[in-house]
Amino acid sequence: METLALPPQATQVGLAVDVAAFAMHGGELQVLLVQRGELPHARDWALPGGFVHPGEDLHEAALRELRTETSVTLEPRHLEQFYTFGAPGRDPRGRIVSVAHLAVLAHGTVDVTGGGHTLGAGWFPAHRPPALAFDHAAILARALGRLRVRLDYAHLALEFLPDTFTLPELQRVHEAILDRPLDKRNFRKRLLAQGLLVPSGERRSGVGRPAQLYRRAKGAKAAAL
Amino acid sequence: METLALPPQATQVGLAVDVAAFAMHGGELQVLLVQRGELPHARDWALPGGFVHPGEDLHEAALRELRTETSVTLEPRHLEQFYTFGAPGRDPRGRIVSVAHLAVLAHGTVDVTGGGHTLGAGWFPAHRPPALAFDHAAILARALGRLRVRLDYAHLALEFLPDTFTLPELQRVHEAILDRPLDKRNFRKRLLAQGLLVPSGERRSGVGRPAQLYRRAKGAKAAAL
DNA sequence: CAGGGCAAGTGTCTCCATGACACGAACTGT
DNA sequence: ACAGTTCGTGTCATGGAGACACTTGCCCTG
Repeated sequence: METLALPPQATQVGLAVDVAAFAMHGGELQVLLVQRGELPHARDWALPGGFVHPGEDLHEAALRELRTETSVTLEPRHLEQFYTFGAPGRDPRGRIVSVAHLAVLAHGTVDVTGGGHTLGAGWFPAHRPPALAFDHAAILARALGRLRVRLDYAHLALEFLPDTFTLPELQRVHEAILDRPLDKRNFRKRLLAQGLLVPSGERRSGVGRPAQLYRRAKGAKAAAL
Repeated sequence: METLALPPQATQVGLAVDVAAFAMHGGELQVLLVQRGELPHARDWALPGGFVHPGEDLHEAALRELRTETSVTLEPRHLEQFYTFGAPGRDPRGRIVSVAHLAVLAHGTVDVTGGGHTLGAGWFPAHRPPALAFDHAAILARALGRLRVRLDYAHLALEFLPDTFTLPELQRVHEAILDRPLDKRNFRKRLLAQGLLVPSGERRSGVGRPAQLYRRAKGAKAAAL
């Protein structure tokens, strides 16, 4: 291919990624936030994110920001771009366009300590977040909508759980994302009918009758939109 | 708000929009393409698009490019962003990120003559396009997928038609987008059950029995994803 | 070790949406 | 008036979704 200069009318903008990363803790859907250490919006909570490096893919950039800003070392179970926010006034530093990503972290991803330019990181209830910097409240709202759509559609709920899990646990993931209760029998019927789950051993849950453990069937992956 | 400089690590990239604009002509789904007049890819067909101006919203930029590159003066009936393409090597001129948009143009938008830096513009069968510049074949493929999803979901088919239309015409829009035939009786049943269509006068279509004309019901708009 | 507490697990019925399927009705042009 | 062409219509079978209550199995306490 030819090597050519950018034409003069090519507006140069700052290119950023922001990541709405979700996980289940304590039966609730939580979102990962960082406390900003720099202006603008210093000390405010925000979605982890930052500028894309030269030569770096958008996907890679989202992964890197997730890792460096939150000390999350695990690979996210799911990561996809879902919307690009580019309104002229959205960042006081100038024209910055942010490609927003949705991430799902496996169960057990609890310890987050912050890093990079942040003062810290933490989990917050996804449906009732604190005040957020920039337009991150709008980004989070749209991420939740996307998560809900993906639920039925791409079996995303399984990504929130460890390799082996019980049906009531899986049901709680669905309920947390949809933010409404589901009927136990109908839920089991529907999920088992899809043939994605295979039973294994058994386990006790402290109180009550022990629940059957399941594992995801081998040949089970879903298509992207 | 504060006014601050961009931090040094903020990669500057060229910000572009590309538009996959669809319309129905001759019972087929068509996509609007322009013939490039400049390097790279001079004389190749491409989706209309170009660089976002400073201070311009992404949505506005998509509208402007559609108008100036194709002499389409009509407001599109639908315009939404659907994916952002930002792989480092996608444009030989440097790092250029393109926010791809999906547009639906009303029936009757036929005369396109090109403009701006193009050699011309024209309609092409959306499911069998010619070879395209850059990664525009991938953009078009994803646009078609999105169009299919939006069909059931946001009543997008109506936007392809004039204010008043017949049910067979509407069915042809669905068939063109889904690229498969539909059963006439089931289609009518389903669409009329939604209560979005109201009948009006009648009209003859040259040959065959005249078809009932419909208009969209007043209080009918759908939500975005 | 008996009984209470607690969560897991299970089946039926109804309702609605979808898809398969064939013929008569209304108009045009020759 | 006849042929050609397109519009318009109903039934049945099937499958998925949602409402709904009781029994099972384990733990803990007395």
